[in-house]
Amino acid sequence: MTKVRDNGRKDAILAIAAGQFRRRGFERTSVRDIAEALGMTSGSLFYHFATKEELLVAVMEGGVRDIMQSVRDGLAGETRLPERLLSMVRSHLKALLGPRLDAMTVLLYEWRSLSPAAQSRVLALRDAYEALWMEPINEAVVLGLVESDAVLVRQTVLGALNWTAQWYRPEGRLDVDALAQSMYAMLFPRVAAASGAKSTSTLSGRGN
Amino acid sequence: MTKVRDNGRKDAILAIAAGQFRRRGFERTSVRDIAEALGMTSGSLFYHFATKEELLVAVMEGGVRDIMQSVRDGLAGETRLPERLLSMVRSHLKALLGPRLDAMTVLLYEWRSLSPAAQSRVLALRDAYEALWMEPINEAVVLGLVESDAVLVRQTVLGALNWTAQWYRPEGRLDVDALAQSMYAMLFPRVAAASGAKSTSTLSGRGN
DNA sequence: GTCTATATGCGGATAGAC
DNA sequence: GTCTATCCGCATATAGAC
Repeated sequence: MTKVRDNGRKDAILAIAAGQFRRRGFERTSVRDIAEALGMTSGSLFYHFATKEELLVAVMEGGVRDIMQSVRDGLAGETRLPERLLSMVRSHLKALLGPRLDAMTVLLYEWRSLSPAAQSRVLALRDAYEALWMEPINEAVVLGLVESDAVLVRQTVLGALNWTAQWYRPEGRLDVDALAQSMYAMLFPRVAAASGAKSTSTLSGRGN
Repeated sequence: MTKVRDNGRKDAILAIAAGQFRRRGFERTSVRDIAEALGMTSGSLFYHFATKEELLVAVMEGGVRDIMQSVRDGLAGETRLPERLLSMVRSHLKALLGPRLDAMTVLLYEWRSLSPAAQSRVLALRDAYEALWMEPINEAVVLGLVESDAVLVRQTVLGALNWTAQWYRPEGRLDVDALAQSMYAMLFPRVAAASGAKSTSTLSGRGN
């Protein structure tokens, strides 16, 4: 069964476009390139999307929608803080490095190609996603398990996670689950330790 | 002390180009834009640089040279591991977010605009810089103060640091020194704890 | 070293037939 | 929905005068 909203042609166009935008960048990709990869001519593309920018925006909006969905789904049923944070790290990495890699990478690295108007719309969506992280991080702050500056924690965590798109190779030794586990342990060491599991270390120094 | 190599005109071109490449991206910036900002015409630019790509490569090579210099200078005289790691974090952030912001951001985010040949040359330089981090991180691994996978630690740390270019605003509440201190404490908590020094949260009244 | 003028090609986008 | 044909502007890069 296909998804409810199966726009067929449009989705196929978006998938191809996302791949090309990621690999070659937005402005180095011509609409002729995309059309050719789809077996059509550039004139036909403009029947589906009025402008090239509209195509980029659609790719990005799909990316945000997917990662929010992924993180929310993973969170369902998790109530304890350590599991929730681990789940978010895992869902984020799976969305970023899995089948959605193209759209997610475009979202993260091509937003400067947008006109100012489109930029604020897309950045607003990104902000909404990032806001999902504030609740558990704030909880960790209250519990004294991370630095007191919750926003800085979020930027640091998301920076480390998002950067994986620049170096992670699926053929490598680490699969995404193992990567998620390791990065979680690095980025939230005191939360992981508090969960009772033996984390990387002894509870060093003062418990804080 | 002014630099020995003051090519004057060429340096001025590179500075302008770096700024435009950062703000508007490589392909959205035309050589006419750059020339106009310098008070010349596009024909004149090609007297100094044979191609637009040559300009990009020169900006990037300058960026790597500067950050390597900055990190090496900061390291001079530091012998203990905590001070060395803190120094590297600070130097990296200062190079990235300070007066070299333009070239550094271009280096990090515009390398896909390079031809394959130029790409491998520039990425080789980046690798050389990243290799600087392996020695202290390996030492921390041996001491059991970070995760055992030194490469993953490096990618995580550099990812978090490099991402600051996407969100840090100098007008904000945090200056670069304070940011460095906080990120160091987050990314190397057990090294920081082992140093016996103050942890970030409690001592805030100071610097500013 | 900088200018003017220009070659040359590719880009996004449109019109209208089928 | 897709095609062909085309408009038109802008981009890199060059030639040659000053």
